[in-house]
Amino acid sequence: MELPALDRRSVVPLYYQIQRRLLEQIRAGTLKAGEPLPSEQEISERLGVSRMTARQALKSLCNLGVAYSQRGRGTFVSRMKLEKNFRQVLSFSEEMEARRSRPGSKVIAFEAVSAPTDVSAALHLKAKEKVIRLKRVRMADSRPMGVECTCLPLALCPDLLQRFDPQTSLYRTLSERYGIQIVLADEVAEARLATSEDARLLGISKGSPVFFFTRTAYLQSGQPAEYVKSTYRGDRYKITNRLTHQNKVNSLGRN
Amino acid sequence: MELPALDRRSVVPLYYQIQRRLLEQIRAGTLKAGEPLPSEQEISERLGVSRMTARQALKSLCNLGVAYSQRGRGTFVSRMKLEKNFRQVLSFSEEMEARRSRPGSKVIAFEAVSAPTDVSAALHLKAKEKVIRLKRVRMADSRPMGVECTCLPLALCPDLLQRFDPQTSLYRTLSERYGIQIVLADEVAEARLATSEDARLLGISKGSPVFFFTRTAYLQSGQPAEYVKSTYRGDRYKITNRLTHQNKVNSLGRN
DNA sequence: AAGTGGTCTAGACCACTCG
DNA sequence: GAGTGGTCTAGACCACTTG
Repeated sequence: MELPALDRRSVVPLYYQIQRRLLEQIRAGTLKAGEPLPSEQEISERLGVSRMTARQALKSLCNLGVAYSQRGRGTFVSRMKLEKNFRQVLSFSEEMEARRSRPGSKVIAFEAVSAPTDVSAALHLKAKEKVIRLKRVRMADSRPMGVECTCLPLALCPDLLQRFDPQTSLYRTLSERYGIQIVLADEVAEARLATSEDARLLGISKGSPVFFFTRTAYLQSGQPAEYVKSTYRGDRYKITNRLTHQNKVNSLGRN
Repeated sequence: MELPALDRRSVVPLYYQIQRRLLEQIRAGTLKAGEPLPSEQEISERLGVSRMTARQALKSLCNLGVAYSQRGRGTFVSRMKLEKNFRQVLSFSEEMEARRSRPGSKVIAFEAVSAPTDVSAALHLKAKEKVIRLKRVRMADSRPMGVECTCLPLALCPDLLQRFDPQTSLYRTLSERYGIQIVLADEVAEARLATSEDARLLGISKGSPVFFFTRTAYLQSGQPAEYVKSTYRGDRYKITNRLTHQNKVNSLGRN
């Protein structure tokens, strides 16, 4: 296993260069599922880096879920498939892109309103503070997928009503024009039957199964930035999740 | 802010002792949401540890989602609520316990069978390899919540049929008797209408909204250990998720 | 006994943010 | 310019697993 030397003049950190190489070898099949990765010691000697740096590279692979470590034994390639497409904080546009579908929207409402109590509670706003409300039917390849009603604090993006074209990606506009990065969202999903309004907007029968989502999205600081209620067609939508057994904050929680 | 000295003779790692202290202060409100945590430098000097150890403590808080770091600025307490109860890999028993409900089961089937194709595909088994099949109605406080059908490779727990009391927790038995630890699961959820069999077992009307889950659970090595199909009542069950914006393995993925 | 990962030290240089 | 987190080094001791 001959490896080219690391680029020490690069701005790319050494541990990251090492991570990418190992990832390549895993993908190429040189390192197979269940097999041990080179040990910290070995990486350290072969590539001429300190053991801490080698360790950081291996740890980053563990964080990606690509490998796992066992004390006293070694670090091994996970048998898990990589390609799986999990649920992330994605805009509808990004999600459709990932599915290789063409995203679209039909705008039903786009306005500034006083926040109802559930919205102001979720967004930590003062009573009757203004929010921007955007209600859209979301389409994939021109077929209706769901109805989405988004509320954003007006204070966060004061001139959004003027500057945003509601046919385009909201998240992209928030990021490019306001530097707003949503990194995390809490979501509650329920199984329900379509109401007559849902049915009309989505082109399904009343009483069809639907997902009902209530989602609050947060900035890195933990400040809530978006509150969304949406209804998605049960026949065209599935939720895919990867559940982990993270140690709870209450009990353990070591690294 | 007076802190007692660290216990250097303890088996508990220093970084972990520091993490717990900071966590206590966050919980107690001494450190408030949005405020900076002590810097790596400061922790290092005040507690007499190296900067790397201080850093590890802060990083572990970031991994828990309790704090976040900004280069050049500092590490801050997240504004996110801690108490939220997210979806993890939990057995039904653990999940009900977390909800303060009493778990129960009505066993419908408990047997060894040849794996159907979907099961053998999910569990990476050879064609017609044997699995243990356990079908139960799951109850919370004696009320039916869902129907669950679990398949486990027989090779993984050869005498489970004799040793397991299907009224008790399967995960607890797997852990205690076989050392099998499930650390991760991939799950697909669909919104559907109850079939007549679902309706009969769950005490609801045919055509009521239900969640339909297909779940594959994995050991740390990535080896699949369990395949479950289940149907849960839409009126008594919600899915709560925290979605993150993890960098993908394909593109970036730095720490 | 040899090899592994887990923790820890005492330094160092850098890029970044802020006043 | 002072302070911050991000990366990196060259050592060290430990607990654990395996032959």
